[in-house]
Amino acid sequence: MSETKNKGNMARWPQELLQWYDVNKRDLPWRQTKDPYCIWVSEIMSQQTRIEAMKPYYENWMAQFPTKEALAAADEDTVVKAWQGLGYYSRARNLRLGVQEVMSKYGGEIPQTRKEVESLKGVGAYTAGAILSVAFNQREAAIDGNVLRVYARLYAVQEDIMRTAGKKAIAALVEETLPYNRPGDFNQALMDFGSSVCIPKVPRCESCLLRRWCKADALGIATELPIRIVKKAVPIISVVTGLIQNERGEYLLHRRPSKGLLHSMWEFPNVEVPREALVQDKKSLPLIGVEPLATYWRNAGAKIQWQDSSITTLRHVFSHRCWDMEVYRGIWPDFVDEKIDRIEETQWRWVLPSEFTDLPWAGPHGKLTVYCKS
DNA sequence: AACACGGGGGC
DNA sequence: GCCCCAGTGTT
Repeated sequence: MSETKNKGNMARWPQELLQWYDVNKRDLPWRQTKDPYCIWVSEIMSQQTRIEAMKPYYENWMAQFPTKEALAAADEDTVVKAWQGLGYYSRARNLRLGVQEVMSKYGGEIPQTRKEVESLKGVGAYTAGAILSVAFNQREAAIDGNVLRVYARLYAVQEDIMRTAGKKAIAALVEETLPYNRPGDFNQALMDFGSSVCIPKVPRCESCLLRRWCKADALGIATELPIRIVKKAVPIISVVTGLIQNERGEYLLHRRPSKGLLHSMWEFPNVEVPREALVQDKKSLPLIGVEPLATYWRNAGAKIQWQDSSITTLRHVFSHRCWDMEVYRGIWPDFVDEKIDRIEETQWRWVLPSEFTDLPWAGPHGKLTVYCKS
């Protein structure tokens, strides 16, 4: 379809929204710049994350990795540590890979076509559109949860927005209504509007500047939209964990695998116990969590002295599972064996509490450090 | 198309 | 407590 044809049919509300944005736009750090690297970082960091939560991370990130060159040169652990607490750690890993790719494949210049930008690690359809429209002023859609919700209501889209049909319907509407002037501002205006007026549960239709154009409101179904499939219940998993200290005051830590949940992050030895498996002696279970060493321990005659009762219990909820953690204290046997000093495999380390802050902690395990004493 | 992948804030 | 957020990658 030709541009000129669309221009004539352009809806009026987008310009209305842009005017609202001029007055009401939030003052965010990355809106002070057009530096595509900064825009890129802000977009990745804000995925599935509330702006207020990520703001301080963004400031810190820019202080630590002010340029894509700095980020490309940083090692992965440093990068993941800077992401600690934000979740979805693949974002950090992929962002680093992405800028490295820009250095190696694009001569240090972030590409400006959707195809190329979208090919960068961690950059999908949404982020590509955001970078192209905000940093490079291209008329590209950036469809996220806010946009899906706003359009579902404005045009009373009844299809499930989590499904292909719903997404396609809204993508067509966005393409139709995306203004030719200030596309980047428009995309950001949709975000601000979606997070302050057209909010998820109870939209603020009384004070909505777009109410005149809202089909869902006209039909009285604004609160019913958007339609989205219900997600299934998350499995609950018992996790028995041991804080095992040796006579030097060090704690035994384990580095999680480089793939999967909380990849490459540090944790205390633990074992996941299926709900069904009722075990009498729970304190022996963390031993199973250190399977690779268990044989060696037994050969060495090691017997961890476990404290009778658990130090604490805590529940940690992820998006797709839930850990019910039970934590026990254990003392590494006080006998001399040189081999014990040689736990040098990268997955296992004896670490002093004073060094804990340097580590990227696997979620709830970071909270357990308060129970460690030097 | 379905699922894996964190954590926190709003209500 | 529940919802869901400036999504992407893998299977």
